[in-house]
Amino acid sequence: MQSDVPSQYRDLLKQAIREGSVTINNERPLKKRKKHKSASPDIVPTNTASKLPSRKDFTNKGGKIEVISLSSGEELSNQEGNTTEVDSKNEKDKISSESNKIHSEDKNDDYTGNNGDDEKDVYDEEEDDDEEDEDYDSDEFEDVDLEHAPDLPESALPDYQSERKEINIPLKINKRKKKRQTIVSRQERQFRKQIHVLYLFTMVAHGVSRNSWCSDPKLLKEIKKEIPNNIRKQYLEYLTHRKLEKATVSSKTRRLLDILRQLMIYWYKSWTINENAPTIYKRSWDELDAAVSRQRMSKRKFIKAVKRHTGSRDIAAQGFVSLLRSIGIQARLIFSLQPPDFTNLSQVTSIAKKHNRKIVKIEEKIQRKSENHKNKGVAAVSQRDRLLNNLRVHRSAKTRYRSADDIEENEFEELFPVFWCEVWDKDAKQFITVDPIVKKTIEIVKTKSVLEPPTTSEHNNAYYVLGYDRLGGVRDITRRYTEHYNAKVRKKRITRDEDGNDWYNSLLKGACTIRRNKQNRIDKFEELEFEERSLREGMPNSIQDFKNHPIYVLESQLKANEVLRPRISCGSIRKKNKYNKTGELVPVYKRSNVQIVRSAKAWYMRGRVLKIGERPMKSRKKSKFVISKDPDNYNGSDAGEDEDDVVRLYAESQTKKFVPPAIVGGEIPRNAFGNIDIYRPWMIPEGCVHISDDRAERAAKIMGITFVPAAVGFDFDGGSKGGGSRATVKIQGVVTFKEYEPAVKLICQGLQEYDEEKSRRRTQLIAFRAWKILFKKMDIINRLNIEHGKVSEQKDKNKQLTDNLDSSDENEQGDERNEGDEGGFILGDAQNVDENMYFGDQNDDIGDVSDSEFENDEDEEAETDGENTEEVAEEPSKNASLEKTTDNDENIDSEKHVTGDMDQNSENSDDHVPDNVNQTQGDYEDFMNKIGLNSVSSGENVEGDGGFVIDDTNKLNLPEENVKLDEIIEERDQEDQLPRSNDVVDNCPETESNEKLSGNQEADYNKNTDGNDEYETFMHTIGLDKSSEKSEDNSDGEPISSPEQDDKKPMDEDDAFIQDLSKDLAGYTDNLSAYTNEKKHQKETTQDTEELKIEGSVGLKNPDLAATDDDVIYMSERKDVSSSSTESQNVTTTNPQSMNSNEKSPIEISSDSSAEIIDLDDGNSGEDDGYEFEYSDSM
DNA sequence: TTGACTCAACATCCTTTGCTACAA
DNA sequence: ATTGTAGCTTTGGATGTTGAGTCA
Repeated sequence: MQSDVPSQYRDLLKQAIREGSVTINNERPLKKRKKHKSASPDIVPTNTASKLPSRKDFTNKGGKIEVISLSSGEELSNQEGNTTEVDSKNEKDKISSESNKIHSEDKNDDYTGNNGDDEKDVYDEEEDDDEEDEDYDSDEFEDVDLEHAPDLPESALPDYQSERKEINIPLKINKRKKKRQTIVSRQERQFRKQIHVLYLFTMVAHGVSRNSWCSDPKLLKEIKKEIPNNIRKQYLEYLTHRKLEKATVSSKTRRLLDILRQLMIYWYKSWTINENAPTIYKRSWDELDAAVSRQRMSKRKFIKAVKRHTGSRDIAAQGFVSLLRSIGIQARLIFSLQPPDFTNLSQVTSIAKKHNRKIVKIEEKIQRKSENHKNKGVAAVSQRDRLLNNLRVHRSAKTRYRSADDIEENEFEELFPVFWCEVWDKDAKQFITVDPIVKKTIEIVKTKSVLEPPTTSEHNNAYYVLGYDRLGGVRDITRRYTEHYNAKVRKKRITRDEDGNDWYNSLLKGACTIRRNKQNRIDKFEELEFEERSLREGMPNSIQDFKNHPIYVLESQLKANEVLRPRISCGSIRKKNKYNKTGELVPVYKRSNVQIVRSAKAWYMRGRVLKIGERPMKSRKKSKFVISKDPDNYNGSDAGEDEDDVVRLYAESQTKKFVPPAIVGGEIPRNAFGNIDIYRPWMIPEGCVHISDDRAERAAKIMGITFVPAAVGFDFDGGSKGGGSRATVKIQGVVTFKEYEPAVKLICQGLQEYDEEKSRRRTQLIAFRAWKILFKKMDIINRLNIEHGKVSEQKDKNKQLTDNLDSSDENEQGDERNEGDEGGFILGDAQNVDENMYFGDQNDDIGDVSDSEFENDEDEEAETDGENTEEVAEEPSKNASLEKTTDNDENIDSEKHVTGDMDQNSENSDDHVPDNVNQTQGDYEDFMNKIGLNSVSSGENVEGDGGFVIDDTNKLNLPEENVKLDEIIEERDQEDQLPRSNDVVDNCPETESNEKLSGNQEADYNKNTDGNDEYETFMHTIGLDKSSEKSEDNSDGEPISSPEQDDKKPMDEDDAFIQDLSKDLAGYTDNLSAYTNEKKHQKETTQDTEELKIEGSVGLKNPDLAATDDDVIYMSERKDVSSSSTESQNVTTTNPQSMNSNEKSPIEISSDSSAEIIDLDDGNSGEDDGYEFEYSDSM
């Protein structure tokens, strides 16, 4: 809303700027100048002239340095070997690769070798040079160690310029740039987080199972038996004491503590701790890489161990819980999860770091003594060693479990428990902590627990402490065992962000037993305790701990969009300043006083506007991009640090909810872009409704009602990012008057159904086409076999073919192994293969040919005869192939070519000449029978798969036919080979349907250019037809009124749809009927397209004709053939023109089956030619 | 030893309504 | 002639987080 008034002027300004007030452009060349400057070497100070060429060389040659070897002064002496090596390679012109290699090493490994360093430094500096101003340049060039300049006289320069041999440019190693890659990659971070989470998950589960083991009744019984009598006695006394009314709480507690102490002593004295047994501890990231032999602990083993009082510390602690539970004390098993630290992003483990620090220090001392002036080189080398050392350290750490000895000896790390125990003191309403094994303590935690390991501890952190109670409740009790939960621990937990928190909570909830999902009284006490602890934690001790602290905040750590209001400090902290020991006092504020501020625009995006008269709480500079982009700003864009360069920020309290303007005169308010901003629901004007359906706009247009597209947000499609990356508005649905809502929704629904149907049909048709092609191919194969016999060489290929066309083989052999695939194209196939074939790759031969075929057919029909040949010419490959077919009498060859263009599969298919002609023919027949002879309810199959599946049901339908198949084939072969193809044609209801169509319904069919027709006709063609059934039987079930309508059934659907709509929307029927009329009209005017050429070839009866020029005609003009076999011969004799003239005859139309397929193509390519556009046009 | 500080190297957030040429 | 759309460009800048190193 910033732009309330100026928005109108903005365009004017833009225009003005565009048209010629060039001043702005002139005034803002800053960026360009920079680039220009960097490109031109002239500006560089003469001082560095010697260096400049080298840079140019670098940049120009893209790192292919031919003559330069870079090394610092020290390394000149240190690494002569390297340079000489480089030299020798120079001569072989391999230097470029070498240098590349160095770079890659430099990047990939953490190799900090000197060469790499130096080179990188050079590059970095150059980049800096390019980007930075001259000031910075000079800074950078100060890094060049000019002390060494004399060592390398300027004579080096001419050498270089003549492109000879070697230049050594001494550079001081820039210390700053030596540290790099200390943080792991993003991928590794994610990995670590995932592992962390996974660890938590498994550890929680581990706790659950151990907790349940601890409660095992048998175990408890056994343990109970062994408890010394004196303790029993004492415990009984305690129980009786508890019941005394006069007994004070403290006395009860004291007695309980006493018993616990006795039990603890008894336990740890009776327990033999196996120090080598595996225990849980926090692993470093390197340790996790190692494969660890699985340690299995079964319940039985566990119970055994507890009974024997031998095992690891962890089991001892768990056993203690059992002990307590055995005598009826409410004891919790406490488990401090030890997942690896996901906030640790360093590449080197801390152990290794420590280790190496020592080594490095020692080494450095030694080195310093020996060679003073080579400190840097040594440092670099030692760093390399450091890595190696790390590896060594890791490896040793990986190989076995850590034992207590390890920790104590190697790490000097104090042991802290991972498992311990808590007892609920019913009287004092508090938990008593008992660690019977490691610390051997009993405590009631007040401020700091003895069990909390120090933050420096490498292998034990109390970041997730869970309590598992008797009843299977799992509670996070970390707070009790961490002194600085808010300040330190919080940041180490996965719960530090919201997602993680949700996840963690659901994890714990899932770990709880159902009965413990609800809070009980103890939980409430505990909760109170934790709240109190949180308050008592107080302010952090150090500045850094204030970061992201949930309660306190320092002003210096406020984020950019945060502001303190009211500014009342709640205390202060003394910085530990290195400069003056006392340090300064810094005021501390409560985080609750922090308010988030946003710009007015940002508030508007959240559905809020500024209250009148509010003054900004904060302001921030506009980013340069915004400044330069904003035409309003052109005046002060350069130097002006006016208020215009500043974004004023306001707190939420300064804003109020946006109230949409009232509707005046039936007009819904629009913004400057003709939309309405609906960023929040309350931004919808009174009396209006936001229909967020994507089709709402279409629907509203159809209805002709008043509506405004709703802008609900913005997309920042990356593309060219930068400042204001291209933000495009997100339009979602429309805003219209409330009374239209049901109507619009209804139409939306209708449109959706229509769309779905359309896409479904499209999918089906794709599949059908694939099938059709398949049939044609098979037909061709068959015909070739019949006409020309088998070609034995191509047996194998044929086999491949038959494999590819799996249905044939499988069917004949009765193989039903591939149940799922049997019958061929399922949806996926159809889409993958066939879509490519028909709509996809132009590179694809198949696609080309088939596309062209369809197109040609269409075009031929629609256009004049002469174009026929032209179109053939358009398709070079096909043209060639066709010519070949015409030229060659060798049909096999020609067919090869043709089909070779068509398809890979078809290559196989074409080449085939089977030994097993019978088999193939059998397959073929079988297949055709199944498809053509069966009145498979295609619709059902098709709906599911987008293609029909020849499934078991089919077979079940035709067992006898299958049995007789061979016989049939033989018979047919004997009778006549040709009729087989006729049979196929005959079997296809195509002819029937054609006839019918040619009779009554041709006109109707002409109207229909939709996929529907194609669909129907194709069904006819294949014989799977719904439509054929319908056309024959429609009188039966179809409620459709007139036979005409029956025939143009697809149209009926449309009509029905529209009529439905119009019923519901009485007010808008006019529009709809107008639409329907228009559509019908269009359909009448549209011409049907033709059929597959391949089909034409299939239809050929006369083998002699197949190879002649006429074949071409057939190939391109198949309808006549298909319409009637006799006519086909005539057609072959006629010339193309006559044929084309025929095309407009009813007969042509009758051959729609193919035409529909072409139509389909049409429908697909211009898929949108359907409703929406027509609607929109009509509107 | 600790914490404040700086630096480097990323990561992440904020941004919040195009233009032109060409094809259909 | 109008309308729809592909392709363009070339890479933002401030802020936040982390680890290493230094210093007192």
